[in-house]
Amino acid sequence: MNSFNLISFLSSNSDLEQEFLEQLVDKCRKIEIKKGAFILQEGEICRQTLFVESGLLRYYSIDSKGKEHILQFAPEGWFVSDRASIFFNQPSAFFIQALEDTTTVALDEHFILKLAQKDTSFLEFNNRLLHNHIRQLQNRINQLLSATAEERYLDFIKIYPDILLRVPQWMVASYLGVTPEGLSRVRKELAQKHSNR
Amino acid sequence: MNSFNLISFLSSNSDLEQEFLEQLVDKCRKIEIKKGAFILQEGEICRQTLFVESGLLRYYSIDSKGKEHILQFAPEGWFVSDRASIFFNQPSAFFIQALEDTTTVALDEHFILKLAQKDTSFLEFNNRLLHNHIRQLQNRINQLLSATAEERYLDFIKIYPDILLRVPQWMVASYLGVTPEGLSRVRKELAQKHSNR
DNA sequence: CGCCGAGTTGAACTGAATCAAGAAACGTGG
DNA sequence: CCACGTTTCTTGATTCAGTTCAACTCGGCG
Repeated sequence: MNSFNLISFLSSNSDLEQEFLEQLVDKCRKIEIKKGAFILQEGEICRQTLFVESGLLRYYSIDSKGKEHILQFAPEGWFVSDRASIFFNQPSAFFIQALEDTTTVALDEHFILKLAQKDTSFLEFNNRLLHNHIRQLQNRINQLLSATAEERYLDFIKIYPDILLRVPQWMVASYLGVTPEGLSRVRKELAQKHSNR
Repeated sequence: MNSFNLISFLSSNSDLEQEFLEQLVDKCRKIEIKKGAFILQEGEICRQTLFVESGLLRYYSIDSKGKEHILQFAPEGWFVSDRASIFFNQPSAFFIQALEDTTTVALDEHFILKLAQKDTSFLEFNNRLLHNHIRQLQNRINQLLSATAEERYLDFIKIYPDILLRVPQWMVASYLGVTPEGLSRVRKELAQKHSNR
């Protein structure tokens, strides 16, 4: 089974010292989340950023008509949190739920800020995370504005082929911004095109 | 005419010292952009973040079918840049163009990073900008996933009433992700509802 | 004056949603 | 290990929001 370790992730994605990292991770809580359980619910203030070591989380909202909209999937090696809620200390509009039994490391913001002030290379690393997040969000907006359901689906399977196999199809639909029926039809059409070769 | 000054903006939105700020702004270039001119074009690497002192910029992309999609308007007091392009040193997929004669202050990334490392309260300020940006992007995605054209328009006029008056209507449509005709009809229906009271 | 970009309106069209029903897959308890 | 209910996925029929295309108006501006 897939599993990522925060220390090895950090040491291969930053210039931080091994020793430093071990101290860092010692101070963080591990949180185990059972399939179906929530670590954040609408209205709560988000208190930490989670690094997923194994398992899978979803980050989503529920709109005024009761429909769910998945903003992000977080499999092994990913971070999730409502950064806005954490930073501005405001109630979140989102849910974070485990889609599989999940092991995470929780980093609280206070701690991150303190670290960023002390350690330049941690600041640099944290900045990379933030910018990467911004890049993703920006791309997503661009895609929602310009691409059809089919194009969005093709992008999805290119970028997250593994997730496709791990979540029910209606959640992929919810991520893409189409109905389950809609996605089913998109897939059908693609299968037909595919066989015409 | 509306006009924002970077120093006064910073001194009212951060804990930075007046003296420090003046030194800071001295080192930044002022860039004047004539109406219609570009400060960033697709394929270029974005080199700086712009603070708009007066005027108005748009940040947009052009998709494979040749359609424009406006991701952001930047009036006085706002920052614009392709943060991903700056940070990761990658070609941008976006354009930044002046919709009015515009005066900006250009902050280059290297400079910002250096400052954030030295000065804790600048780091804090920069962090607030990044998180605010993330919040906006996230809200936008959420809205695109859940709201109808009419709802998006109503949100828009609530949040950016001034911009509505300063840009052609087809640009608002482009921001909302509808066609100019589509927006025209939304407005018509709203006007009718409104008169039925 | 005549042109041109912006906005509006109508008619036809289309991608995707909705509603409803059935088939397949899944999980849980007996 | 089977039986049952529940969830997921598919398919069809219908509806609807929003697009496309085309024609027309209006207001500014050379």
